[in-house]
Amino acid sequence: MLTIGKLGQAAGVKVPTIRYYEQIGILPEADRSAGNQRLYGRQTLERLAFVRHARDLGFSLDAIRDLLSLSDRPDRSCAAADSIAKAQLLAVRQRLVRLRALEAELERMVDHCAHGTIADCNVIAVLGDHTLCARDHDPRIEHM
Amino acid sequence: MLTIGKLGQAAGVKVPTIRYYEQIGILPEADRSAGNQRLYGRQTLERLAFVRHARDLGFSLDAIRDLLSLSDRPDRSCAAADSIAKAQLLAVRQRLVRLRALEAELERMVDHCAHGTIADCNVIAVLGDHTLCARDHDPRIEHM
DNA sequence: TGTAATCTCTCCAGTCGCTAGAGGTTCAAG
DNA sequence: CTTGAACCTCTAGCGACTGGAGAGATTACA
Repeated sequence: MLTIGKLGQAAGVKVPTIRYYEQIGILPEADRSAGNQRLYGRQTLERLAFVRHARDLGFSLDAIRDLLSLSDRPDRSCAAADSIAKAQLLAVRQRLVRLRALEAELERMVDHCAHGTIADCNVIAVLGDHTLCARDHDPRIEHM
Repeated sequence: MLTIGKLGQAAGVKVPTIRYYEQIGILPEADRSAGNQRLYGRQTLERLAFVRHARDLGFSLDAIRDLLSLSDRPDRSCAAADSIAKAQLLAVRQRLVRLRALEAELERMVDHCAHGTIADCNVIAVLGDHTLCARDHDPRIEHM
């Protein structure tokens, strides 16, 4: 049996995060030792590794919840899992398109900087006037 | 003079967001009408458009605060503005590298799906076992 | 002038996925 | 037996908004 610290180390997840996952129902309530400390078996380690990996691939915890409940039903069709993954791939691709546009615009801003004063600074000028932009990076906000 | 709604429309920013920007000091406290409603002039519209554009390019509000205070001092050197923009470009590039790796991995997951049952679903299998991954998408979490 | 529709006001709570801190308990090593 | 690390619960905070309640202001039209 693993304590929460060992589990965290084994799965590459911080201790408070594990407790958080339990709280929001991503992990089941853990067994407890005589002194009320959480104890985990191999199953939970596998589940946590799954969660970790899915998070690394950018899946939301909501999507992961769905994926987990699917993985508990091995006989069902995998169409649902497939479509969650496809949606994620689509989201990643959309972000890529957008980030590439940002990269181009920022590059242009920085490359045209003459290293003079603010008054003739291209960075400030472009920010102040969208029409100075080369291409139309779309006006949705990028969460960084 | 513009009401908050007109200002929002003109700058492409939602009304509560404008009030939020005032609250955290990105925008100055607005003048008020006799009936206590906010009124804005051209200057604030320009400032808000600047903020909006910088947000579109992924700058944090903290960075924008710095950029705004720089743009208020036209005689100073633009080195600081330049370095904020360069840092942003670097951040965007790092995210691009990471997102491209995610894209590749998700593509592989989805393409190998045989559309059978969960038991032999590649999506679920890969998520459950990182060693099935082709390349080493790095284990930092992507905030989407 | 009346009234109805639309805006605007303040304040508070919620989003996502954690992260950090306070203040206390349990456990393993020496 | 003592020290110190790891654990416990609970609460609040991050960024950048977003949404709702309930009340007041303004505008359009009859």
